[in-house]
Amino acid sequence: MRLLVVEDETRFAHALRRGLTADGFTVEVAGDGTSGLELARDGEFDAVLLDVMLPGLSGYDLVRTLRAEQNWVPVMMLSAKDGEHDEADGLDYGADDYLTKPFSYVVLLARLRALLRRPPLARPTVLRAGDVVLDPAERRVTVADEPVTLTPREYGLLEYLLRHAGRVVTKTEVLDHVWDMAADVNPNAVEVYVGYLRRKLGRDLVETVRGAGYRLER
Amino acid sequence: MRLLVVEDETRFAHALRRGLTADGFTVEVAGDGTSGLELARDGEFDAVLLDVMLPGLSGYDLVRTLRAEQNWVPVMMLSAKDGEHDEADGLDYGADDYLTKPFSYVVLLARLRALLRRPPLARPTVLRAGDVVLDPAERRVTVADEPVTLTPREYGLLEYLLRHAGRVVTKTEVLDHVWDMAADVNPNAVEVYVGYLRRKLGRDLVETVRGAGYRLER
DNA sequence: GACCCCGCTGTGAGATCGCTGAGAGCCTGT
DNA sequence: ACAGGCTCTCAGCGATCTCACAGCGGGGTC
Repeated sequence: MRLLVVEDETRFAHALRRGLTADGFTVEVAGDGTSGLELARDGEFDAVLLDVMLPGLSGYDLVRTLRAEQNWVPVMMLSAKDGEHDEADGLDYGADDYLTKPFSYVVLLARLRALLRRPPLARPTVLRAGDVVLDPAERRVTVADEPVTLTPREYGLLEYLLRHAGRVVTKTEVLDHVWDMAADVNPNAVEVYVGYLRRKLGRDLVETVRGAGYRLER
Repeated sequence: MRLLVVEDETRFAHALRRGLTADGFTVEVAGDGTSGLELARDGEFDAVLLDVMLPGLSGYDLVRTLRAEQNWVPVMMLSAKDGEHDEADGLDYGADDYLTKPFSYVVLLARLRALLRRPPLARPTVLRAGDVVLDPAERRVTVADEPVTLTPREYGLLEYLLRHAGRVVTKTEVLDHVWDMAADVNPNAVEVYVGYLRRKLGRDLVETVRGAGYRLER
């Protein structure tokens, strides 16, 4: 089993490596977030132990980036209890488990083995079309990895189009699902918001099918 | 089991509701096509009983719209035998069963139960003729795997021809089904649009049967 | 071969559809 | 009260689509 440890305190990192190696793991250490991300991307590890506080790229950013890239390698986050960050944050950003320093090596080992046993669970999917990525869990949208801010209506429309990517959706259908059911809204509003999305996300994200509706290519 | 009855004759609708309720179903009634569609979309029904002749939106249009939206709720169509429409039409447009008025309540109940027992089948709803493929769910047409863009009228005509592939369809028949019912259109318009289809999809897709109409080889 | 329909197609006028800028109304936070 | 953001309507325009018309050509019949 190959493990990646991303940790900048070298003493701690080496202690971890010594212990885990003795227990039969192959361990690689990265000293900062950026190199940790690169190593993790290679996909050669069965799990990643990840410190939250890191130079370069924080542990949160690292795991979020991995998940955005559809990389579901098991990640255990390690953090000092400093009140700033808490367990929920780590899990929200896509970590699988979370351990607060100080912790005993035995506990770490037990949780790690549990993590590796766990079946690769169905991940909260991100919706994607071309270089546009929408993460419903985080309500976040990026285009070519650049974050984009959308108003609630724009976001709702985009999510609906993404969830029905590949087929044509009519304007009435969109109004029924994205706008409040009872809303008495001019279908032109849909055209207007498609226009907004195109401006923010790219001219040819949404295809117009004249006389029928819109289609977002899968 | 929740049923949706879409029927504009209130006497008939209420008789149906009374009977079905007595037999243990929960019944909701919609009086026109548009509201029927909205209710059916919510996906809270186990089956839909659908009259063909409806104000607002015909039963055919309703079931076609549902299917285009990937909604596979079991649909049983009910229609008066008036010669205008026939069973094949209803089934072509995606209904699961078809009952001609007048029918006995016992028969309805038996067919309905059969419908509900039937496993929710995956629909292979692409229409095909030669190397032309039309996917109603995605509203997409390809010829030899190359996507082709069709105007609404062209698309409607092609869909109709494909759904009646193998037999000759007359121009009046096409006008009645593809053009708006009330439309007062010169039959030459059909010739014009067949011409458009031939240009876009291949010279010999549609066979002309002089004096009778057109046939699309299955 | 001559004739007559019927269907095909190029042309173009009018209708329709979708896109966009402008701005009004509303809500929220300061 | 005010500013700023969000939602949505409206009107104008440009592009596309629809369809009538008329001339042409090919098939069938005599």
